[in-house]
Amino acid sequence: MTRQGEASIRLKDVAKAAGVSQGTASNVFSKPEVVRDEVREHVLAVAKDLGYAGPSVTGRLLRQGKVNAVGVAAIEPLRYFFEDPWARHLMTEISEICDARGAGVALVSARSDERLDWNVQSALVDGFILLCVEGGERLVEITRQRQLPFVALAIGAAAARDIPAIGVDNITGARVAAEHVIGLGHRRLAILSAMLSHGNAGRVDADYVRAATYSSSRDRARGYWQAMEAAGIDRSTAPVFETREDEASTHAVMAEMFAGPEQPTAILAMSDKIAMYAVDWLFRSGRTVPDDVSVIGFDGVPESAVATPKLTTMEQPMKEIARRAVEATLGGRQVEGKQVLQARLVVRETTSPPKA
Amino acid sequence: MTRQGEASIRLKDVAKAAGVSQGTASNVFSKPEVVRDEVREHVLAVAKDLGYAGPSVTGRLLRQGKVNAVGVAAIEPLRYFFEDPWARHLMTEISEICDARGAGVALVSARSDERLDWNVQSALVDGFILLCVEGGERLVEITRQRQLPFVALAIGAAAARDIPAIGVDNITGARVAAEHVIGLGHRRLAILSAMLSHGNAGRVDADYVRAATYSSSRDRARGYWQAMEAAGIDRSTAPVFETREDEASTHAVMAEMFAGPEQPTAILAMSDKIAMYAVDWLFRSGRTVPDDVSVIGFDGVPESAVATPKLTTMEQPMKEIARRAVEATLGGRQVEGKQVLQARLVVRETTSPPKA
DNA sequence: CAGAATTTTTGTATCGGTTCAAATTTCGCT
DNA sequence: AGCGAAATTTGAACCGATACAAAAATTCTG
Repeated sequence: MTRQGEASIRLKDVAKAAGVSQGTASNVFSKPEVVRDEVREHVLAVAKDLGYAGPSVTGRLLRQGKVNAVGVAAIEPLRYFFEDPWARHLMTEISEICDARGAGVALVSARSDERLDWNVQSALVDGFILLCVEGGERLVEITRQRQLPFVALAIGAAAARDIPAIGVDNITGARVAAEHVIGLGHRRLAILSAMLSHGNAGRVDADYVRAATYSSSRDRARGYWQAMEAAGIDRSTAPVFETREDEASTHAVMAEMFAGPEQPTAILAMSDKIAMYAVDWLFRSGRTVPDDVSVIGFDGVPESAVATPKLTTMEQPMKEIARRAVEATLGGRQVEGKQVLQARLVVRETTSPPKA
Repeated sequence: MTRQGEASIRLKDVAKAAGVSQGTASNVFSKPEVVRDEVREHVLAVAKDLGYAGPSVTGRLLRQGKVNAVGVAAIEPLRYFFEDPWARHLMTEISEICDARGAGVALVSARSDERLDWNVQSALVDGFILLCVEGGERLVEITRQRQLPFVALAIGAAAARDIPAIGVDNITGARVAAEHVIGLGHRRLAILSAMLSHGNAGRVDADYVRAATYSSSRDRARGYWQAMEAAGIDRSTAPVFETREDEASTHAVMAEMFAGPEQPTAILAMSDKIAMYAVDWLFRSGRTVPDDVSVIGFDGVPESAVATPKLTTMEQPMKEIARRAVEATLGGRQVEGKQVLQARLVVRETTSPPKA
């Protein structure tokens, strides 16, 4: 038959039609082993005949309380999760882990301020993983109100406040990156920066960097400078160029970088994304990488390994970050304070000793 | 204060503490405009003081019934959504639309058969968008049982059965692609195929293609052949090479393709992904694209527009597909039968007249 | 075969809100 | 002050399941 009437069928209806109590009917679906085979089959048959869609998730949920899903929220439109290489890399690892635990992944957008509240408050998840917390105090605040476990990723300033967070050591990572190119013999460096404050692009000075809103960018700059200082290179000889982390602004800034007489032989890029835009620009401008200019990125996104040439970069331990983040949100063990992991230097094809 | 006792605070507790009825307390949160300012503020204050986390989503849900989220399911591990270019493109558009409607996106994995049931049955969504339905009869079956609106994408064989589906016209699309290169003067073509049956890679014959499991691949081959026939080219002169849609098998198959004496001057690739692997292989083998060999892809993924050289391809109307899919699952208007859209030829840099 | 032990089944409380008709209060006017 | 209309508030029903203690049925022991 498999007919359904106007109103949708409830467990209660099935129980009544099968002549058993609602408790038994419930067991047929959620603990089949506890009910007698004969009865189970009968109830199942009746259910099918009635067109019962199975226990409503909501009803079950209400009683049990566990959704078995993590929410991932970013102060970005949802498409960010699929477009940005870093986010994508992270999401790949997060979903891999959730998959293994049989948990779901829900994407929550925190794009507009008005909807942010609602989206976070109404997301059906057991906990949150927050991205891009720089400038996202509001997101953290609202998430905290929800009183579910959460953990912030890609933090920086979060360190000071008591926000559970997992991130990489940007200062050390950047230092190692700079040490690598300096070790190859480079002396004329340039820093290609991710966003420092809002929406600017172009050459900036040290004071501006120190006053940056985005602490991860600031920390990376700091790391680069530390390595230069240790090698006796005057940091003022290494100009800092801020990008908006898109192709247009990066290319514009590259043109600026190579317009003057003092051109760098190595570029320290704060993300693989802009590093790859830079390599692209260099290639189009007739320069070869790494022969004319070396480039080192940061993040270790999958694309960096398949690009042509393959990008030398500082690889973030994404698997580990994802594992801990999911564990913290689903496993109940809330992260205490800030956990800092180290990035790893991966030497590939975009760095070599300078020509001269 | 903001203390919370052992048990978590419920709306009822807040109401009692504030000395109002539960109904009023509920209104304070869900229909603030209906309650007197004075009362509202008082209740809010009490709630804050008690550390109330706001109305539980589950409770609300149970009464209202709408989750306001779409579930996207594929017979693939969850990481597929972030790794495969086509899936990523689709997800980008889907999330864009959901974002605009203020809806959430839940990823549900249908990786293993055992968990598939559970994942689909327990996903908290208002409807499903199904990917990769080829060979996914089971997924469709289980989704149907859930009795929520759903729509299948990237179908093919689905057409015959009464599954609501949205897809592109693979035959026509492929025909247009082949007509393009034939129109440029190419006569020696080769077909680089996506999966036809399970897990094989290498040259295959026409009978094998006709018996393919994956109907979208079969249809594309059919389209290519139609164009050849119309142009008076014997289809048997165009070998078909099946790949596993990964880099390794595509490169292996390319080596096979260019091993003999009769080498093609144009390659008809069934997806941008393998087309780009092919271009990559050609480049590494010392050939230039499109001067030595032309390549045309299929799908129109974002990467195809930024690759070097930019890929000529058949672009699927992803925005429209996503719009309709979301509309069908959230908007209540269930898709009737199969909706077929047309792919659009986008000529870029990988096709040109043959050298000779 | 009585009585104990075990397996099934039942009935009802509970999860945490929203809804809506009815009751109450407040307000505007004469 | 008196009265009807409008604005608020109340209280109980309800959403759809699961949990659990108690009751009933069945099986096992000596």
